[in-house]
Amino acid sequence: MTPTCADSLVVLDFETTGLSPDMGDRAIEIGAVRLEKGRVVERFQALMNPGKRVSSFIENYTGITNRMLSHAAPCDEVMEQFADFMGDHNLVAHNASFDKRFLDAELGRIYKSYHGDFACSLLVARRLYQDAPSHKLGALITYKNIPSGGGFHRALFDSEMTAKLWMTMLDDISQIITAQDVPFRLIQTLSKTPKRGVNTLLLAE
DNA sequence: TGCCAGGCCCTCTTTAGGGCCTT
Repeated sequence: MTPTCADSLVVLDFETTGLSPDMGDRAIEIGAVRLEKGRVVERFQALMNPGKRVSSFIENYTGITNRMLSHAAPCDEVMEQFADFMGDHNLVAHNASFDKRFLDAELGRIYKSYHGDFACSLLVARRLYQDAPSHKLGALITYKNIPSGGGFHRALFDSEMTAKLWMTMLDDISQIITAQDVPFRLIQTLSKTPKRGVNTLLLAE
């Protein structure tokens, strides 16, 4: 049986025009999957027109071109739809501080917010897989021998891969704490625990 | 044309600096 975490959560990923919404960067694609009892039960993917041209670097990095975005719905419209998809579920992202900044910024533009908790797969992975050569999403997928097919830097693909990594980490944690269910609050505590205290925390569960 | 940020975490640290990670 697949280990579970707090019944249902949403794993999301943004592609953006750059690194900082405070510097005027906008989201150009949102991808997300909803996990329920360890299975993907719903998917969301949409390009969104940021109202500005994206750089050639971003076109090359993501494969999302200005031509593609010219046919896309505006950010506000897409984020309205995504807010309905997301609801009040707990959220997961790889390097969540990045996605949280864009989520807050784009939701703020349509006067919305969310009420779930955010967890970061990068912070959890740094503690669980301290010997991994890198904690980039693609490197962790390779490190854990998770089949991918290789299509990184598109939002839905990256959110699917993050979800697979998340389930793998839950599996590994459940082996350590010998429990079928891994509480979301345990994951959040784990992601804030100093690395050398991780074993103590898990063995105490 | 080229650049921009911010949170986390380690160490040659804590009155700081720099690498990792995200696009």
